[in-house]
Amino acid sequence: MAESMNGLHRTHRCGELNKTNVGETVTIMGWVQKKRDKGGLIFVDLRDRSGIIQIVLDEENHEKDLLEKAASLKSEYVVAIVGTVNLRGGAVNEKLSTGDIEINPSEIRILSESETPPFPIEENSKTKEELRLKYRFLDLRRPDIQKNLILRSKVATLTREFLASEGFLEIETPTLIKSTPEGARDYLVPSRMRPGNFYALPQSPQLYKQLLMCSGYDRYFQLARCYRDEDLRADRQPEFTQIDMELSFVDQEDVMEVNEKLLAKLFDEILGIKIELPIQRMKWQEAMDRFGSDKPDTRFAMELVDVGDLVANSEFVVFKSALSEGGIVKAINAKGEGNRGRKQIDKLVEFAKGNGAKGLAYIAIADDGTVKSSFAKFMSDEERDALISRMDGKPGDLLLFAADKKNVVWQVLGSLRLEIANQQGLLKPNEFKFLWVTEFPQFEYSEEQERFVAMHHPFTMPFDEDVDKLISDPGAVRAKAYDITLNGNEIGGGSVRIHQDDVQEKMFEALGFTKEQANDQFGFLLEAFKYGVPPHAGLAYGLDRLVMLMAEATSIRDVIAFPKNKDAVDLMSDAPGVVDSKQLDELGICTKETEE
RNA sequence: GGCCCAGUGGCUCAGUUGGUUAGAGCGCCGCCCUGUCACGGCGGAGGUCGAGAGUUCGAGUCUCUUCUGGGUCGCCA
Repeated sequence: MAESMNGLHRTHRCGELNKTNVGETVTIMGWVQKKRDKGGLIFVDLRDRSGIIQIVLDEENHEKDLLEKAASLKSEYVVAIVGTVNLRGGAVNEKLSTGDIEINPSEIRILSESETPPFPIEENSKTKEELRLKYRFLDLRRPDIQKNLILRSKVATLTREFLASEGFLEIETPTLIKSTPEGARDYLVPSRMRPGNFYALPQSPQLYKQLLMCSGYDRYFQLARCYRDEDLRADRQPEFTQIDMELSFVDQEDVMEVNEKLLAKLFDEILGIKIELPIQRMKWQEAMDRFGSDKPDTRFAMELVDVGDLVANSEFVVFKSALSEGGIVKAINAKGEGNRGRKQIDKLVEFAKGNGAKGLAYIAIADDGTVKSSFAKFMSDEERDALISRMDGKPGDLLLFAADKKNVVWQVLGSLRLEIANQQGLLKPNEFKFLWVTEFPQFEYSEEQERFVAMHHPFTMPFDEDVDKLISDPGAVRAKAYDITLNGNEIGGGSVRIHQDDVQEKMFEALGFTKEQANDQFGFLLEAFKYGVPPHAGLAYGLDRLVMLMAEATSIRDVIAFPKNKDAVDLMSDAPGVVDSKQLDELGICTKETEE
């Protein structure tokens, strides 16, 4: 029994009305948030994406038919209201932006009825995410998700405006491209025209944007959808959006400068937050040494301190053997945690083990100065006091020591400092600390592949003075790569690219590519490099992650309209799903059952 | 692939050492109510505790398996 909206035109959104509209006749349309039926007096809250406004009817001023119609309204009915805006006769609602006005309706049309929704449509939902994702179309009605998507839209719009004003061209690149096995797993798309052949969905527009530089489009950007077939996290989705850009005739400084201006504009105009420029910079090595992470959260200290020299001669085998095997011993001082009981410390030890530690040594200093240590019997008081002094240990402090290969120590203490800071409430989402991390290593050694692999990608320019070490000492080569981090999250990364074919050839050689392999995968780029390449550099942001942080959301899913769950399944549409055997035949594809 | 957490009416949760008809708030349904806005009052319906197996005289509660969801390590150039 839905009614037509014929003849009606919406004049305002609910939340757009205010005192200046008093006396006007308006037409509003939206969803019934709540009805409060007092008998002879009925209130209806009408909601759209702008907010909520109250409709009021009573027996003195309204026909019986209209009252009955209002009384029949239920949650989530879609209605059109024609009425006049009045100042509230009764109490003003301070919590509502429209709390001092209300609508006196002359007409109510029920445009659509609704079943009772499976969960309440309200802010700060406590509903399990599983259900919210299954009914995403209802979840998206909630004001906090709407606020996030509106914020996201503003970020996209402002980014376009800003980059256009800086001379960037928005150019789209293909999403059916050639698969390249380097890096993340590709999502593959079978070709019907060439059975047995596959496209890949892009992990990023990397090669295409470099080709655009070769072609003279000297400042390019794109809001590019990207795909990676890897396991998910709270801040990782299989498809995500990059703000991708590339610039010609520039070096690292130019890229950083324009991006600092972009970030400053976004945070100022959207959040009203002034970012102090220039943004702080830190070399990768320093970030690892001090924070155990290449994306340090600098909202708090608790830095890693090397104590290897103090324990080199101790009797504690754990420390000694780690050092003798080329490892390191480092510690953090968890201020104010020294009174933790054994169980509470054990929890931290378990946490450390979960991050790859074999164990975690500690010195706990109680408020009264009593010192407890897990390795007291292996160490003289002098050695212990030297450690406390190095760590600036005061009563009430807990010193945590990790000894292992440096990668393990970084991971263990880096994650431990975040865990403790989180427990102490130091990770304030409304405090924004940016940091550039620079001078990444060009390569990292892959245990799995038993070779060096590119830390960034194979087109990243090495430091000029390191080029001759590409083959002889790849582990020592630094790359002109840079990440922009925010509160311990990598929100973007980029690099100066190689534009000389001899350097590029050396790079492939260092990565163990034969000429044939390089040509097979990247031939079109190498070919392009023969015809005049401008020096170029670029950067790409994870838009979802950036918006997540701006929105102070804890999951990337809260800023994506239709996200997938952690197994890359869309709980609403149930994708991915099996397809018709006819479709597979056409593509020349057989699937095989995998046995358990 | 590993580890951790959760799964009890539509929603969010409680359920003591395993012990008779499994509770609450919200929502829903009915009646009443002229200034509510977390409206109020009275009444009502609704679950066999994710699934399976086991231990036991007896399992929401213990054990195992499994499914679903979340977090995380590996992975993510």
